[in-house]
Amino acid sequence: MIEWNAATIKDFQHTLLDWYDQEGRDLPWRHDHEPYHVWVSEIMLQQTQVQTVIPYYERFMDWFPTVADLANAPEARLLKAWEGLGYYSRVRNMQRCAQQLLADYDGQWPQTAAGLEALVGIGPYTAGAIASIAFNQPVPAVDGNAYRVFSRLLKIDDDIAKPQTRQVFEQAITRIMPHDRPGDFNQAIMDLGSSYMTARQPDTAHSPVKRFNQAYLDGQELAYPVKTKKPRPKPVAYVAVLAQMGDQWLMVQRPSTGMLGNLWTVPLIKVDELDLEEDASTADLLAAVTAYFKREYRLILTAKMLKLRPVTHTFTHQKWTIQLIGGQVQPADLAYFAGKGVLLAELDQLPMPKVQEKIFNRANVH
DNA sequence: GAGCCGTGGGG
DNA sequence: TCCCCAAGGCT
Repeated sequence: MIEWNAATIKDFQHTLLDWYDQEGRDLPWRHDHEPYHVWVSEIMLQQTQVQTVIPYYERFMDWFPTVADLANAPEARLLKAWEGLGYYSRVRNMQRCAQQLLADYDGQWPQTAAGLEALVGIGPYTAGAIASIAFNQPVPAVDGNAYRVFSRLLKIDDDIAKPQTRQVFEQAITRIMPHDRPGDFNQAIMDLGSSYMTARQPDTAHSPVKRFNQAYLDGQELAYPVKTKKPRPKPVAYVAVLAQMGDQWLMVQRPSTGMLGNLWTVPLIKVDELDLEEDASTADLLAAVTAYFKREYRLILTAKMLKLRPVTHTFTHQKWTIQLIGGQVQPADLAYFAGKGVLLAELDQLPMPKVQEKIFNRANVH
């Protein structure tokens, strides 16, 4: 068994940081330690891979170079910058945080993890990352990489799906991390976790820290980390109504709470909410959709079933199957309609989720 | 504490 | 097709 005494810890720190100095990745947000840059990158990287984030980060810095630019941006522009990244509340919380910084903090970032965690959208991981990288505070940044790396090194078998496990890792990492280069240490762990110490196919034989990896030395690497699995996505049936009013498409904005908050789609109706009988026919479905339009929007819809394969889209815990309906509405007063008519050429100005892109593609709307 | 909240990639 | 994973936070 590896004994993590003071000498081992020093050895590990130097081995890891020497490797990081040689092999650490050159990423756009590592060009300086500006808290704004660190913050934006960390929020984007939540549950999202580096290669996905890079182009989004570059464009975001182009559009919103400072905290003030972000605080004052129109929300549609903000969501457009985030379109396709997912977890859209992240960017709305970022704007709230930016406004909070300007209003209540005189534009000055708190420099401690506890102070940062008080801000909207910044949890324990992101607070640790910003505090260590931007402000040189010796605090851990416990993300999926840190869980994986240290569970293997130290053979910690607490379930990382449980919130209470975080403190076990925070204590262990706090004891091991150096006080002179905490930000580099935390980032080195992330680079390690995404290269040699991946979840599925680790290459520990070539890892710079393999001699510190107790799970590897015991041939039990793939048993770590211990994590209970999540339930499968629940199937949900929808109809999407591709309705034209003259040369405009009817688009609705989703509510600010819940899935895909404030993004735009064609009217999406949960089939459950149409109160259909079990043996309902296609005609029954179309009649129910027409009634829905009249009731909810005060619009007269002429609907027809589109002979297209349903669109399927899987979210973290819902799997949508979406039957497509085409139709036209009579030119009308849209006062009761929770959306607007949009010309085809203007559609790309609305922030839309991926599922909407799939719907338009299936219906050949371009 | 458990459920909610997106998307892309790999096996 | 399905499952799991990827720099989590909020309620």
